[in-house]
Amino acid sequence: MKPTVHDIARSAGVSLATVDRVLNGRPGVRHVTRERVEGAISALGYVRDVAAANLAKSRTYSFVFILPMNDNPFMISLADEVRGAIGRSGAERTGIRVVDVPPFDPSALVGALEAVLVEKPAGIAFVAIDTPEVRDAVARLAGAGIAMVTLVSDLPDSARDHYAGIDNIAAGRTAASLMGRFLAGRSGTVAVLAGSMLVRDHRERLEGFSAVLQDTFPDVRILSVLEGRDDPELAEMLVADALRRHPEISGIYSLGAGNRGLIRAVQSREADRRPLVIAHELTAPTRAALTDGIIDAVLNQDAGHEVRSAIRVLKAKADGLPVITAQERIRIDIFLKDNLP
Amino acid sequence: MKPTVHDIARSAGVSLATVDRVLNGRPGVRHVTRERVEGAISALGYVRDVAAANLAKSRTYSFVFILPMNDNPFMISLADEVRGAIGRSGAERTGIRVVDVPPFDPSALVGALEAVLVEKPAGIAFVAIDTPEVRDAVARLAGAGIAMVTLVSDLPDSARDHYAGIDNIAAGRTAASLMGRFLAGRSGTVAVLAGSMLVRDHRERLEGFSAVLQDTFPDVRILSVLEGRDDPELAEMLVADALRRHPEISGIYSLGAGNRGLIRAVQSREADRRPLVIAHELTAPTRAALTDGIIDAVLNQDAGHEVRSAIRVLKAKADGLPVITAQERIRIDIFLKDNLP
DNA sequence: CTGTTAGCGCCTTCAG
DNA sequence: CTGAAGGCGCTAACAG
Repeated sequence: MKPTVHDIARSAGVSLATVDRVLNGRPGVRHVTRERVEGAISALGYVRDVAAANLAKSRTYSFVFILPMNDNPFMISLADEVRGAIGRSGAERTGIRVVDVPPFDPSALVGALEAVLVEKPAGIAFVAIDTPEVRDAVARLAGAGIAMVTLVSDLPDSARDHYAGIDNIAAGRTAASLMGRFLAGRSGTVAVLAGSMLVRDHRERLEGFSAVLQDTFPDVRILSVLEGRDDPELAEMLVADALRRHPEISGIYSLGAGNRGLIRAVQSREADRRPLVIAHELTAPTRAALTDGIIDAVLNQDAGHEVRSAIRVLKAKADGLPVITAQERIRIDIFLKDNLP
Repeated sequence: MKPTVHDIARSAGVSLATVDRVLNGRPGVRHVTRERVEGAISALGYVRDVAAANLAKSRTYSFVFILPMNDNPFMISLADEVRGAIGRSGAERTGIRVVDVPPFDPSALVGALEAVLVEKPAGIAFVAIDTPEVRDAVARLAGAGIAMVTLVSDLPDSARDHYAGIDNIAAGRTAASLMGRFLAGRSGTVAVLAGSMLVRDHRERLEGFSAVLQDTFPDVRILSVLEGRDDPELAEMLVADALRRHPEISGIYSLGAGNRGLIRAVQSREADRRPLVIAHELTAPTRAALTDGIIDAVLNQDAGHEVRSAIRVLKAKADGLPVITAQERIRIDIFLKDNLP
């Protein structure tokens, strides 16, 4: 039989309340008593029943998700997944609130973080923007004991507890490997379409992509990056223009959003003169394009997994519990038309 | 405030015990009373607190994992993951027992299932073998109300509740796509190394692989399948022999285990005459070979995910609860040397 | 500083 | 057929 608080109380010769105080690190226990209790705890191999504890506390984990009001399909699906989690709140003892912020706006993000700090939730998940102000705000929240998880885009060397997102450098490297191998033979020129070089994940993807092309496929040349601001219209213009001016383009790596525009631009060429295309995020348009052969491969991060993982980790961190790291690693999914889910 | 049993008892004008009887479909409630209670339940939108219920029942889910005593790295890692889950049993209210059976042996599997039936666990996870006897045994267990999940290899059209594994046809198709594209240009002959064509997952992979090669890469020829029985020694011999007799082989698809032998055979050729290699399961040997450029791509199923998923699903099925299907879909991971975890 | 007592939401005897 | 009372493992007042 698993030992309970009663067992350790009896074994240590104290009352339940004292055991509880020790277990939860609350003050008001003499040093010797505390040690006696701790002795009993480890002697009996006691592990607290989190479910029972939460029941007694009638605890519900209050979490806030700060999401950019970005209307691209990926961010929409991310928001959908958060809504799904809100729907499961009853069963999961969570109370989740969503705060929208304008995209790519560090001070708005800082403002949102500060505002959330006031209500002292148990945890916050947010899509980070990599600036010193944001880092400072994060430090303040950490000081207030709020668990924090960055979502999709990380904030390294900050006080956040965990990052729920993919390794973007590896993603870029993977894209380059696929590109290089798919081009096999066709020596080529490759165009890169990004959202903005101000965002960390886009920068990292480009970095990984360039590195592998240089090292492993030196015959492939990269054109200067097109910044489409994740805007389909702009992306379409930029890509169409590039294809016109560089007819030798044999591949395009789209490392941000705005893929609808890219797809239109590629589609408007004759079928046998279309470049190889590798894009990010499996959404309705990229899925269709993959099926139709307009896009050759899609790298994806599973928004559902990211959200569920963020919640699991926030819970664990809020309770000071360990996480199953392998379970929380967000994979770089590679989709060809053959392994679409 | 979420409604509790007290609320619905009061609202229906009955006692807690009666509410409980209705909730759990137990007998001893007059029809009218039952309807009154059910009315209150749906009127208040009551949802039962599973954690509290489990606490009251001091329930622990008893599960049995039936695993083949197969000494290949993948099966070993699967067993490791089950052991990991056993380690978390305390926190997860599970009691998991492992039963070993000889591999590829339908009657041994049936025997194990029958033996397990006696102890009436809440659920069973097992690596299926696709024969009528096994199907019959599964039907009997289902009759006894035991939840069942097939692991890694499925048993379609049977009474099992769920399959925790990848879509093997899609995996084969994906392998073919990668093979065809990586070969781009080099018209080629491809060898296939399987474990045994008696196992469903191997058959399905081959089926998907052949289909895509025929449809999309008609210039690529497939040699007759090498059956390595997942044995490294035999696999090495077969592959070495094939390479000797068919110097034109430009690619090898290894869809089973026994990759250590395959790797040795390939490695013993001069570097510039090595075929393209696509294999299954990321294990120590395949990982090393991927890093060294001996293997070009690895398709993988995440054993940890499969085990955790099986447990979540068994719990849900044992309680008659729904599952988050997206969360339980086991992905076909594609690893290149660039996105190794 | 320490102990007693009464729940959290649900289930399970045991009476009636 | 129905209800009252006690308990699962833990926490939270409130007394001492």
